[in-house]
Amino acid sequence: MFSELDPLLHSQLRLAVMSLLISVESAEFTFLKEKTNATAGNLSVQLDKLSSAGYISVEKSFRGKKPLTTCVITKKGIKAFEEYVLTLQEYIQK
Amino acid sequence: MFSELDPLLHSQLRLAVMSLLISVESAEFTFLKEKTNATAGNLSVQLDKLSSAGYISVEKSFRGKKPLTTCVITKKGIKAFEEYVLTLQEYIQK
DNA sequence: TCAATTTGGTTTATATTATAAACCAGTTTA
DNA sequence: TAAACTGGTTTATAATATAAACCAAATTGA
Repeated sequence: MFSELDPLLHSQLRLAVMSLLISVESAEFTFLKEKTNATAGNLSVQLDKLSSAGYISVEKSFRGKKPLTTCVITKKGIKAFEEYVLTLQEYIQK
Repeated sequence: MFSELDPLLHSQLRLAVMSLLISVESAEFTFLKEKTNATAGNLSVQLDKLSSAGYISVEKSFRGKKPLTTCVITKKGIKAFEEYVLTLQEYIQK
């Protein structure tokens, strides 16, 4: 009846991040922070989790002299997101 | 951009319970337990939370000699569920 | 008949998760 | 050259979910 909702995605901030990443080619830490209204610390932790799961890839470089963190959703991440959405239908459609 | 997802509903078990309750007149504890595959303890706790929030009403009686817990979704609960679903759209629609 | 099991739960302890606060290195600005 | 800002990370704490332990009453079965 009710399938498991991927706990990695069933989190407001991580879901918002994935939602953003799925519609762009890549996104910077500061962009994600602004769009989600998350604190930097929280965002940092959640990006790590998504990254560890293989749902996103995170690249650290520099823009000029400042650190730059860039995130990209992976194929696995896209698939997980799509499955999450499907599963959710079991719960929310009347 | 991303509105807050009602934390009371953004929980797999509570959401499943609400999903069940929204389509029936009332439901017994054992019915909810079976449909959600939850443990009795977990279900008991989550029903308390939904009840404290005013999202459901819980009535305890007896059927014959056995305790009987019956749950009904409230107007407030229906509204909250509907709002939750709407908010979710912000996150999951591409 | 009385011990074991089942029913229908609740309470409580623990593991997991989310979040904010504190921190850090480097940079810019006054 | 000290203060404040940028772009983060680490860590401590609060909140949450969950399972395990428990309970009272009823039923079953030897």
